[in-house]
Amino acid sequence: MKHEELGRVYCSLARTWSVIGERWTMLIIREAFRGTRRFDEFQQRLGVGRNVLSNRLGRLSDEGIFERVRYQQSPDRYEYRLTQKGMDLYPVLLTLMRWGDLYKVDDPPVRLYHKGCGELASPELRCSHCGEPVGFHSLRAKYAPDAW
Amino acid sequence: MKHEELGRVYCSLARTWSVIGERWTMLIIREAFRGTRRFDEFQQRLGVGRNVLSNRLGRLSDEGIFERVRYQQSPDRYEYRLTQKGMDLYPVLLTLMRWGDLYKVDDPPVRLYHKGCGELASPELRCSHCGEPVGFHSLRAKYAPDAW
DNA sequence: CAGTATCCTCGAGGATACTG
DNA sequence: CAGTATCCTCGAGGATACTG
Repeated sequence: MKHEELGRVYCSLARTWSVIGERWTMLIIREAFRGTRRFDEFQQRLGVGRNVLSNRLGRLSDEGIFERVRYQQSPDRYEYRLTQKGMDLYPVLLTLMRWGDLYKVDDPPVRLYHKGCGELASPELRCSHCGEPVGFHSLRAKYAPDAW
Repeated sequence: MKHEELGRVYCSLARTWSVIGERWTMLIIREAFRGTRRFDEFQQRLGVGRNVLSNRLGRLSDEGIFERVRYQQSPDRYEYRLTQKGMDLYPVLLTLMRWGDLYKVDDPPVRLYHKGCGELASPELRCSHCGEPVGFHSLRAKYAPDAW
């Protein structure tokens, strides 16, 4: 199965993967959350090839994850801003980061503070209905008959 | 930067990505959560090449995400079970799935019910300290000086 | 069954020069 | 600056035969 074909399978995970599952994509999105918006900034901070970056920014814009916004005229210059759809990848970024915090580093390179309560935040998944923490063992998965 | 080098950068996301950021890895892990444990089951359900599967299962076992458990003697046969470290990838899987539910499919192929309250669960990230939902806008990130 | 071995293809990614 | 174009490398992945 080719990378692109993942997007046509009836599985939400596989389809998401077809969008963000290449080496640089998630790192580019991470940079965007950090505030990076312009081509050369992305290029320098990540050290990614210009052709690859160009391709990814284009594809992510087509996908609706980035919006190209003109910030200057003649010559026209554009910057890349996360859309709501892009912002909605934040939970993915966060859970990836937290697993790494737990298993891949000694000290977390990034600490998150919850503006609401002021505390060091350890975001965790909870049931939106009852508010209890949820994990694999507390959830029952029901597959559609034609799920992949 | 090569894929493997991502694991040496001081960034939890990049290091996590160096473990699970290849095309098949996350899908193999997803299958494992679904209950799949044996080589040929993985191979048939995913349609992944045997050599690739062999390589991934080996690497994920070395990494401590799978544990090889002998289930038969002469000839010895092993199956692959998620360890706690592997189970801890569930939040990643779940957030990837939910983004896909939201943007990439009409009907979610998998529905999750919370055993605790019985309701259809929409897991969301909340502050483990105060229990409030958290997102990009309600968190303040503090980077270590040598963070990538 | 659960792999290993072999051979092949293709595309992701790197390096670099060039352009408006 | 923000890209595009070109050329190259390398490795991920596919197909398939083989083994204990």
